[in-house]
Amino acid sequence: MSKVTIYDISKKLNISAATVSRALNNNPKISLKTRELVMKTAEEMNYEQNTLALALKSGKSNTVGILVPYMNRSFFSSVIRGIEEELYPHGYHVIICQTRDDAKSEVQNINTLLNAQVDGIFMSVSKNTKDTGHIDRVLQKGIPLVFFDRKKNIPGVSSVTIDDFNGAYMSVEHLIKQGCKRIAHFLGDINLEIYKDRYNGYLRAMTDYNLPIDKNYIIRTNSKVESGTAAVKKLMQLPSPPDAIFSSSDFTALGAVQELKKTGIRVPDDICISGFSNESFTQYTEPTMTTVDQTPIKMGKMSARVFLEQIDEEISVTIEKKVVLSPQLVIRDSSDRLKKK
Amino acid sequence: MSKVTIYDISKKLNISAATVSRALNNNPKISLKTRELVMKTAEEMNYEQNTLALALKSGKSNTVGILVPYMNRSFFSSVIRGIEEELYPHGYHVIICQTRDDAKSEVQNINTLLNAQVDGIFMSVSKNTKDTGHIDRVLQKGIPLVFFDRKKNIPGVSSVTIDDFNGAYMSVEHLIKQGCKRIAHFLGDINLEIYKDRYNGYLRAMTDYNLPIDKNYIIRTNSKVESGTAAVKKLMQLPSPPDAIFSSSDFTALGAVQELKKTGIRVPDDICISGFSNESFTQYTEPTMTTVDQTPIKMGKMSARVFLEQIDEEISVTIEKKVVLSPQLVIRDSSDRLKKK
DNA sequence: GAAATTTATGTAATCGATTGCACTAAATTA
DNA sequence: TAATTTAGTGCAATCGATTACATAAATTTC
Repeated sequence: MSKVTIYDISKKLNISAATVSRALNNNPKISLKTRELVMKTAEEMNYEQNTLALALKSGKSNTVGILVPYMNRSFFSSVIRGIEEELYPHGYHVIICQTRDDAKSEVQNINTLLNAQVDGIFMSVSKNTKDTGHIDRVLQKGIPLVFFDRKKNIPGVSSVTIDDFNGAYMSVEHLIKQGCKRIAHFLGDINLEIYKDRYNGYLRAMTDYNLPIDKNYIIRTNSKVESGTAAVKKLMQLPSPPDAIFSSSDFTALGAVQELKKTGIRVPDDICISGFSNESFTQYTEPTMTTVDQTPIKMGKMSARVFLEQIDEEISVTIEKKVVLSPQLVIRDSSDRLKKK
Repeated sequence: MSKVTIYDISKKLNISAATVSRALNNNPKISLKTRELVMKTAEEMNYEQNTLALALKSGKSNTVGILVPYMNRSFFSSVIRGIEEELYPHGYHVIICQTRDDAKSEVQNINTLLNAQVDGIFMSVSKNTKDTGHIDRVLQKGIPLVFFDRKKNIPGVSSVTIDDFNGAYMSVEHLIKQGCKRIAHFLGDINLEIYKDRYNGYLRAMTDYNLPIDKNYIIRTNSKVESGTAAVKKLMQLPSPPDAIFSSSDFTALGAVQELKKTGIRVPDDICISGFSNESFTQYTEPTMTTVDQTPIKMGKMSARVFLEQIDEEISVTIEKKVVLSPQLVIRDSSDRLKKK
């Protein structure tokens, strides 16, 4: 039950602990005979390296922290999986924290991670994060930080995102090709770049296709289902309601669909709807929902790689990498008029 | 950037590091004057305790591991939240691992956690876990282990579960009260107790209400959507198809509903359906789905408390606590015939 | 006022692994 | 053969905090 240490091995073999340590680490200075003997004995005695001691000595905890708004969103949980998969072979494990989109909780969680002496932090900032004091503290300590999806523009900090502008553009273009002309947009929190970009993609697609942009068609939402319900109610009261909605979130898109069905408006026949994120429920809804896949696993893997490259640079050159992945439009029934016919 | 240690403080104040340590830990042996001085200086110098050193010295990492099949299921993510909330004030942080219901991955993850020297492990075993060698290793090391939801019966190991039998019973009883008589059951993997219990609850309710049990109505499923689709196809080919399905999983229930809708069979008018777990998508489906809530947050909090009690017992008495929580039936449209009329 | 307590602090070992430096013995070179 | 190199190993410090034990100073007791 009590732990076997290198001292136990050294005593048993009548050699020094230093030799044992070196043998276990395949130090070439140690003779093959000794090395093999040590290895064998360690095996026999069920020796396991004490990671805490190693961590203290090396100053590396071999742990990274991941900060997400909600870990039970398929997007975020997939990113996490990507990070884990990429980092696992390098001996890292992962502490996951949820902010529940609350700036205070974000600060608190960053403190927890710093306190746990993580070797790096991956984060997707929460919606209402304005102050960046906690982020500055991370940087001051020289701890590698990688933003994914939701980033802040901070010099020297790398990020992995998708091309939200293009994702939005493709989505709106698709709606236009379905014959839609009065396309509304559910705008997310513009404190976050991703929503600004999606908004801009929407605007560009509209102007590129010479469609008028009606201010009344642009509704602020907060990526909750109810918010989509409320938004669509507003839209439907307009003298000329839209014939499509490009939502910046799957959740609000869902709320819209639910409300429309309740009032007897048919999707996609009367109005086309598309969401964003490819949440897993989008394939279960009635109708199934068109959305934009953000390639989360790839995003996670890329983030991990950026991190690994960063710690490889012995000299802490503040290299700043901005990786932008391409999103994938996933066309489903909620917008697919052509297939239906 | 370089860390401030107690030695830095001791040098600055010309006192020993021991005194600094004691002062910071509010040791009453230290005079008030010194204590306050140390506190103030530590504050000024931005001292932060090195948790790795503390961990090495104390042998406690203040980290616990949580092992779940899928962290993006609302049930599991809520349990995790419950555990975190309860443990956070005690200074613990949490490492979350996913097994993706794979026994091999479970073993690997347990190794990772042991290697990270966690102070305790919370786990919900994966479906196909037969061998318990990895669990035994945890126990041999004297690391507190708490099963939640999906447990193995191992002497000396505590668990927090819900009364699955009763949850099933309530569900089936509810279906019977809707006027259903030919009630089918989607059986989960009977390697897991929870599914056995749900099955038994189903059987008991049927016999209590003098309803015949038709073997053809009991279908093995694997809690995937497609599995539900396949199962309901089988059922509908029977000479006398069922008028209700009690599914041991929300996912299979969803698959059933989707397939039924496709073939024009109305839910709940022609057939009532109920699931299990209160996954968040169940409130979004069409119709909304009746299910059983497993009070996951409470389950997480209870698990955490069991763990805390366990480590409080200085003497490692192998106290074994079996906490069983009461599930809640959530009645929604997929089974609610009476409301509809 | 000497002895016995109490209070406050310091010394040094400890947790387990790593590693620069020193050292011995063997091997190579001149 | 003497001098030099090289291979293999040990010594001891280090990472940062804790704590049993020792000790010095202050206080109380009789």
